[in-house]
Amino acid sequence: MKPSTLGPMTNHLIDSLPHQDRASFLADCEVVDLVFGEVLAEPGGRISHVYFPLNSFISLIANLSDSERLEVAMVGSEGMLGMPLILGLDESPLRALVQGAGPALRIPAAVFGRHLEQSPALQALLGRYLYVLMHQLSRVAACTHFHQLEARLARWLLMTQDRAHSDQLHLTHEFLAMMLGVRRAGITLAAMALQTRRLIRYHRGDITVLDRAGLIEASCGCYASDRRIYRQLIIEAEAP
Amino acid sequence: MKPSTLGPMTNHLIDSLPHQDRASFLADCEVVDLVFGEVLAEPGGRISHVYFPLNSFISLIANLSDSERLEVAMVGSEGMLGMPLILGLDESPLRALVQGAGPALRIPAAVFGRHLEQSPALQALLGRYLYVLMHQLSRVAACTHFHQLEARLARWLLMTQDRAHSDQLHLTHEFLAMMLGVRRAGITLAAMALQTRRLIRYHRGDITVLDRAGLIEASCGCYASDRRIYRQLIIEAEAP
DNA sequence: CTGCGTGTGTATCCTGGCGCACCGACGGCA
DNA sequence: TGCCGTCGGTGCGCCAGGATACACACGCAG
Repeated sequence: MKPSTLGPMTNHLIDSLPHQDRASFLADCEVVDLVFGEVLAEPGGRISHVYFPLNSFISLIANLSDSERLEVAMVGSEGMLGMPLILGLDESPLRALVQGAGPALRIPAAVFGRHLEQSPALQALLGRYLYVLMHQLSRVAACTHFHQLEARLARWLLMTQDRAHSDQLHLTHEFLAMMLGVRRAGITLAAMALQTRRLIRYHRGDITVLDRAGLIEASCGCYASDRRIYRQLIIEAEAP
Repeated sequence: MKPSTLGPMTNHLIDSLPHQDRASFLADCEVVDLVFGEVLAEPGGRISHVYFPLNSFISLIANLSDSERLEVAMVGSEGMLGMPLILGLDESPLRALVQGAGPALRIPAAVFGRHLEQSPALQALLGRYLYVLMHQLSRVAACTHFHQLEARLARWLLMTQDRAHSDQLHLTHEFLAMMLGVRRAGITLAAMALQTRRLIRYHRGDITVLDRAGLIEASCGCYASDRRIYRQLIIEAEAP
């Protein structure tokens, strides 16, 4: 998960499959380019494809009303978009917004379903991933409620940095405000605080992470916690 | 879901199974009495049994730290406790606290797993239930963040009333404060407001819902939304 | 009938974030 | 070179809810 300019053209979930299953699965995937701002799913909408981001990433957003939006999860090369299919449903509960442009693997829902039936390894892996996601959802609820904006922002930047595979991010205050469910001016203050502490630098939407360790320090424990769960259940469970 | 003094001794998920599967499933269940305050699961702990509350109900609580606790879901006769088993994991992500004492059906994790393998109907049903739960988790995150205490309290009382199958609840302000992640004094104010509007009446921990319709009015849309999703995916999907 | 524990009302001060609004500054484009 | 759209800094009044603290009231037990 070291930042790099290009980033690996792989998806961790797919990499975790046994060789056989992986080859068969990949044969049915195609690479598509996700465009920034593209909406891959709307709440209540039908899911036509499953996406495995490579160097792109996607925000999952709960949309209570026009003014009440909150990002509740993020999917990058460590995850997949299209969870409900694992549960036998083809309906999306959330809005899926492409937040980092780039390539992703894509597979039609029906084909995905067939692979799922045939590969116990795939089932087990995605079951674990779904568990991680639920864990994160409940954590987000508490984190958003209890933690201060500055810490939440730091956490969010770290999560984004991981998924962008880069320490250069392109994010306006406006956009961050939407993701975190706060005012734009609130982001300005929090971001200034982080910049003053030399943890980040930004200029008209270009954010650079200067001090990753410091940023972790400034974030709430939720960042570390999320990663720990992912590591335990996805990375370490790989080789049982 | 009409309130009644005794409440039905059934669990809606189990009732939704095809006769055959249900009989076989019930044969492996035993009825146990859940005691108020009992902890059925700790975060990270092993799940030994699956519970299907009958007239009891259980809170799922995210526990960031001693002072940061938040109820993120509630399980009553409409649901089940032990989701992760559906995903092939036997670890609980959340604290499960018995909040309404009463009977529940219980089945050992391993036996549950066997039934799950053998019954596609059970798989499909619980898949849908898990989807509903994820939906609710993401909604709770946004609701807790955006909505005011009074509305959240109203919502919470309604949810509890449904699961208690009664319009008489036993809940101290202290307890409500913990569930909603706020101060006790905050609950006192919100509860007084609801009482002044003749929606509830309470006295030393005994709360009576006087005007259910009014309470729904006073709650945020999240109560209605949660129920709608449940109806669509569990109740209506029953007879396709 | 008295004492104590539990449950509730209330008060004061504090703070984070909101709503609204305005302005300055940078940078792409003509 | 000058315009304009995007982006970010700032100011002000406001309010929900936090922290802390105290007081009272009911009801059970002794």
